[in-house]
Amino acid sequence: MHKKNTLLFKRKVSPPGFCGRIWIDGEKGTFLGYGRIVLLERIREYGSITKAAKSMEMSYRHAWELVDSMNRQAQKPLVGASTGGKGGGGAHVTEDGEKAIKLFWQFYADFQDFLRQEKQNLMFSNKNQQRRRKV
Amino acid sequence: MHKKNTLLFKRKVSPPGFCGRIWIDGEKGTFLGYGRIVLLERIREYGSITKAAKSMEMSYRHAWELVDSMNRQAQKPLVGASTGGKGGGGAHVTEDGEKAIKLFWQFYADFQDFLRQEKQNLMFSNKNQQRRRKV
DNA sequence: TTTCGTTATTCCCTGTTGTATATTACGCCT
DNA sequence: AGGCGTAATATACAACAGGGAATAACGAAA
Repeated sequence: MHKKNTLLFKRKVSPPGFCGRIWIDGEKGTFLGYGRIVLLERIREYGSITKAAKSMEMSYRHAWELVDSMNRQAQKPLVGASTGGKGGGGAHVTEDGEKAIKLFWQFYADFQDFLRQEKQNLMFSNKNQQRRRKV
Repeated sequence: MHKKNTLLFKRKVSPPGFCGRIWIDGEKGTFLGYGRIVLLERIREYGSITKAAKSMEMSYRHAWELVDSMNRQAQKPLVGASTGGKGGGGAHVTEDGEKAIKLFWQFYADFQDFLRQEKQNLMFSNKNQQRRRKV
C-alpha cells in the first residue's frame, strides 16, 4: 500500500491488543468492506462519487473501482449513476445498497463485541489453562 | 504485495461469505498474526529459521524480519537463535513463544466460531429486521 | 449553442513490499 | 586449520497497488 493515511487505517490507534478486519467476499474477491460501506454512505450524503471520494481523501479512480466492483458482484447495483444533466450528473445509493450498509454494520458491530469479549477472556489468561469462551 | 500464492492467502477459497483476519498488535504494529504463528511452529519443527522459511515458501529475509519483530515487541524473546556450532547454528521457540502460539490459536478458533455464527445469523436475514445476536 | 460538473476511462509515475543474491560472523566438528 | 551450515545483514531488483492527471461522453440549463 502506498498511503497509510487513508480512512481505513486511521482508526487503529490503541495497540497493543486484539485486532482484526472483516469483510464480505463475493465471486471476485472483496464485495463489502469497511471502506466500501463508508463510501456508500458518503455517496448517499453527497449524491456524487466525486464528492464522496474527496471527502474520504480517496482518488476518484479508486472510488469508482470500488463502486464498480460492488455493482458487478451484486445481483442488482448498489449504486446508480448518471452522466450529464443538471449538475453534470450524480450517483445515489439504491435500496439494495441500503440493505448492504445495514448488513455490514451489523456484522461490524458484532465483530467489535467479539473483540471486546476476546480481550476480556484472553488478555490475562495466558498462564497455562485457557478458559474456553462459551459460544 | 508481490506474491499472492503465499500460505497466508491460500486458505481463503470459498467465497462468497463472511471473511476476516485477526492479529494481535504490539507497540510497533503487528505482534502476532497467522503467518507469524505458523512460522513459529515451523521453527519449532525444524529448529532453523532457514528451513522454516523454505517450508513456507517465504524468503529468509522476510522470515527473519518477522522473528525480529516478534522478539523486539515481546517482553522476552519468542525465538532463541545461535550462529555457528554443530550444524551451523539454529533457532528454537522459547516458552513464551509457546504461550504466544497457544494464545493466538485460541483467538483464532474463537474467531472461526464467530464467523460461523455470523453466517447463520446474518446471511439469510437481510430482509428488513436484523435479528440481534445474543452476546 | 455554449457552459458546466459529473461519470467513465486511459496512461504514467511513484512508494511499498517482498524476492533474490551476496557477504560476513559464528562456533562445533573432523 | 579448515569445512560446514546457520544466523545476520546489506544491496539490487521486480511486481503491484494506488495516486494523479488528462480526456471523452453526457445531458440539462442558460
